Amino acid sequence: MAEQKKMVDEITSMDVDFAQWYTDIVKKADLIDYSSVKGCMVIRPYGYAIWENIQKLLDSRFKATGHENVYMPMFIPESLLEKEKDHVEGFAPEVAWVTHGGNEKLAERLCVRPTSETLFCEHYANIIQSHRDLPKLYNQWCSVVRWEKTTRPFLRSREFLWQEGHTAHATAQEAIEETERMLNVYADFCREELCMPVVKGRKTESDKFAGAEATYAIEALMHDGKALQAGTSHYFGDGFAKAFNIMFTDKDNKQQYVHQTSWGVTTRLIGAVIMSHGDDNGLVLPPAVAPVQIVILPIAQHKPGVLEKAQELKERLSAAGFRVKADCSENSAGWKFAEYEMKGVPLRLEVGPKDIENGQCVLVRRDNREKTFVKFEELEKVAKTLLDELASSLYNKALDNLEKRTYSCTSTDGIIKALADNGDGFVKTMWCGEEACEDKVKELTGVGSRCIPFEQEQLAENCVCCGKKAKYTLYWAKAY
RNA sequence: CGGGGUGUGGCGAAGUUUGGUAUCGCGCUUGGUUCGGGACCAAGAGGCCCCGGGUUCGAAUCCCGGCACUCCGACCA
Repeated sequence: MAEQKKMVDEITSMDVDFAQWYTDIVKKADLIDYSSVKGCMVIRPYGYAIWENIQKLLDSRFKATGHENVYMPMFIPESLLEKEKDHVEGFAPEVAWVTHGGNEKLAERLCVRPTSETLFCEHYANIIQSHRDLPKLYNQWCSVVRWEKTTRPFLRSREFLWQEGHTAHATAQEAIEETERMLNVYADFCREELCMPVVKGRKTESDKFAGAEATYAIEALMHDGKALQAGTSHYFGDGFAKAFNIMFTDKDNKQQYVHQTSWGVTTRLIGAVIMSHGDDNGLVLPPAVAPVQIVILPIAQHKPGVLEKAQELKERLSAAGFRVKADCSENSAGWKFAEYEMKGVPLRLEVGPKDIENGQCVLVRRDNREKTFVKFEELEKVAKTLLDELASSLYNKALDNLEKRTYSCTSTDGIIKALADNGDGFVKTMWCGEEACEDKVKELTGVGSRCIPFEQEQLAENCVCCGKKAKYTLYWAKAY
């Protein structure tokens, strides 16, 4: 690996202050700007382009699994929100209310959607009559509002962009399969496109979605050893169906309640990418979602033929399907190097007079700064190879971080010691299933339960906390 | 929601203790020389000192109230 010398002194080093490093990156890579409302951010073109790529890739996975996009209203009447008791209790503390239209006070106040279960339920009750109407596999891309107390760009904002899938099925079995299917879609997307390994599992009772029978989640581990929930998928059983009276006539002419699911990912994924792959020089973007995959930098661009060559290479790479940009501005070469490293562009192409003489150019990988001299005729092929190698290298590095920072413990003292010796990370232990132990471990060690992983292991006989017979393997971590 | 820190041209800061003409670096504009790791010279432009009250002959500076950002906790995608 080429020497990783720090060229940009405007970014706080990760090791000095991880939180500040994160904030520096979102600002200096031009991802966001702050607005005058707390917790509401301007997503700038470069940041939004990442989201558009995420949308495109996920949307095609949703379509491939039979889902259709719809759009629901952004306002929910209070009476509608209140129909499902657990649901309203879960969300009430963080909803924003509209009380006036113009100067008139509204007869009933309207909540700005924090999530759209109730709207989908109301609609499903209207349009589902027969088993022939099922399943309903809907998704919507929109923003939602949750009046958070503590906010951070991408990780926790008061308004955020997301997608929410809402499905209705004839049987519990089908709905459970859907819940699992979509969790897997998320996990595959994270692995294959974001180069980010995740732990799949079920949330504990205390941590599950308001109104759900079961909540599943994918948990990723950031570079500082903190966990980030990257996506969730909920199984509702027929609880919402009963609250909203969503019924269909089955083949035997009997009235049945539907079984439902919902699932979502948010712009938080951008935060996850930053904290999984970024380094002290800035962002490092996985090629699949990078707005610019290859940036072409002409060297000594006033010399005859250089700009023309840069333009020619740009056209060739575009034609080959790469997202490519040529920066022919008057900024110095060194400035451009630093700029595009800050922005996480996966590959940099340098082309100067000496290269042109030799019929070649230079490709430099963002993650390790490795240089490859490439004959012009082999450019497309080598660029493809290097992007693929970079992607798998990002994944392997993130996986290595996750594995190195996953500690198996059998006592709360063991947890404290593991974290103190090795730094934050996932802790896996056995657990009796009682909420009291969840709370106590959090109080004693500082880590909270993340999920009951699908891959259960027999690490010990007894609960890490109370010592009673254990039921589950459980992942714990400090979390965002 | 509790505790700390911050708010001064686009960005980063000095000035605030002890009230008295608004400072510096970077960036920006124009012209020229440069360009393989954040180039250089010259000439310019750019400020409700976060907002609202108050004290004062006079407030970036003192007092009261608010807002935002940020960090550390508690709660949550």
